[in-house]
Amino acid sequence: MDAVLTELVSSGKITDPQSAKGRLMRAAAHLFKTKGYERTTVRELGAAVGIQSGSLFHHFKSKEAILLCVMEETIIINIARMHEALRHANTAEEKLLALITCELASIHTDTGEAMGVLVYEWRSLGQDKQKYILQLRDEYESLWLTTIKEGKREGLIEHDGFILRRLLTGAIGWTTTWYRPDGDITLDALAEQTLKLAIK
Amino acid sequence: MDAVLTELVSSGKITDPQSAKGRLMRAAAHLFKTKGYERTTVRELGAAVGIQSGSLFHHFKSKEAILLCVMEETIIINIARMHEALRHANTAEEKLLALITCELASIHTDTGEAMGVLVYEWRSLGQDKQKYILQLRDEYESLWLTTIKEGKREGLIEHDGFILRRLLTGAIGWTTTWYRPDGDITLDALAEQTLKLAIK
DNA sequence: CACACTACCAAGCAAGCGCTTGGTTTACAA
DNA sequence: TTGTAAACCAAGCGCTTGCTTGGTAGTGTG
Repeated sequence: MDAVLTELVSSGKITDPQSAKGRLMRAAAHLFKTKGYERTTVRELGAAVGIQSGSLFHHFKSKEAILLCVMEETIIINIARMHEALRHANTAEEKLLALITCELASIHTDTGEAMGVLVYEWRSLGQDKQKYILQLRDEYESLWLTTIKEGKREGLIEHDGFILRRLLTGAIGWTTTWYRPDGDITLDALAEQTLKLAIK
Repeated sequence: MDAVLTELVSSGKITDPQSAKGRLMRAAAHLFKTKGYERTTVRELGAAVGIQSGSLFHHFKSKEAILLCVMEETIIINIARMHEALRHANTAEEKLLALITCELASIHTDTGEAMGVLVYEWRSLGQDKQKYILQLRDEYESLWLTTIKEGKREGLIEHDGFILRRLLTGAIGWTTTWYRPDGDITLDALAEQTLKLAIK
């Protein structure tokens, strides 16, 4: 467990992955990612952690609350990790590479399945919950946009900032469907290739 | 209705959009896109075209068959349109722009909602049906890969072909979430911006 | 020891689901 | 005019769903 994660757990901002609730959330992320939220039943969810379906509702007040919690904590973790990565980068190019690497890592390491859920299952949330998640996402996005603006000032980037970010979001997010960390290209190499899309 | 579509309809390869079945499929694409396949009920589907839920099963043998049909015909239409667009392009750069424009159009014009369904709802198909759709997709993808290969021969492209295509797939596909044709950037301008990702 | 609290189980309810059935209406050809 | 097939309706069956309920074992605290 990295330092960022430990800090978030001990400050109570996210659930301890070791706890019963944490294990349930990981199982939920796995099922929601592989089967989809709607096709996952509370009975499967219970079986995945070895309890009865009804017992889930001791930890969460509804199935939707599990989904929301998975999404919420995942964004929180990755915002924190991006802040940390930006601290170690100096030039705009370094920062941009750091963000790309971070986002790729969020998809392909521990929070990977939860990130997939975040992207593909947001429609299963009620409208007010969608708004809340969108709000967290805005915080995340502002980190990107300020870095891209910096890159434009340095002449590193020619594209319109908003459009570039959105194209990159798609390019990076889609890797979830094809990239395998145990294949013959490393995450860092993929990050380099992705950076090459953005800069001249 | 464009020439490509007319030809496909009259040769019996796709359903006439004017027919009862065609209207049902368009309504299904709309509902599947906006609500998701699983959250769309056969009762809603029936109501959308003004018939009882049970009457749907006169046209399709199951709800899944509707989904499959929407996906299948959408790919067929867009493969045909890409072939047509490539006929009018000469250089590799022109061809690449043609493909990008075509794919953007497929997402943001008449087949847009069905394309969204194709990307987001494939997990709702049974395994054998998934394989069939994947097979059609391979045909579509080979058009891209040969064009990119041509671009590399001409020194237009530096990226690895497979990786570039996948990054572009994501970048283009993601536009479904943010691009609005009635906004302040045209589809052609967006295509140009996207092309600029790929070439130096 | 009594009490409270957490974590769970076994059973099942109400609602909604995809789909089936038997029968009716409409269109058109013989 | 009659026969046939397509298009549809009204009703509801059988099943699964998310969730509730009433109760119990285990654990820590005064």
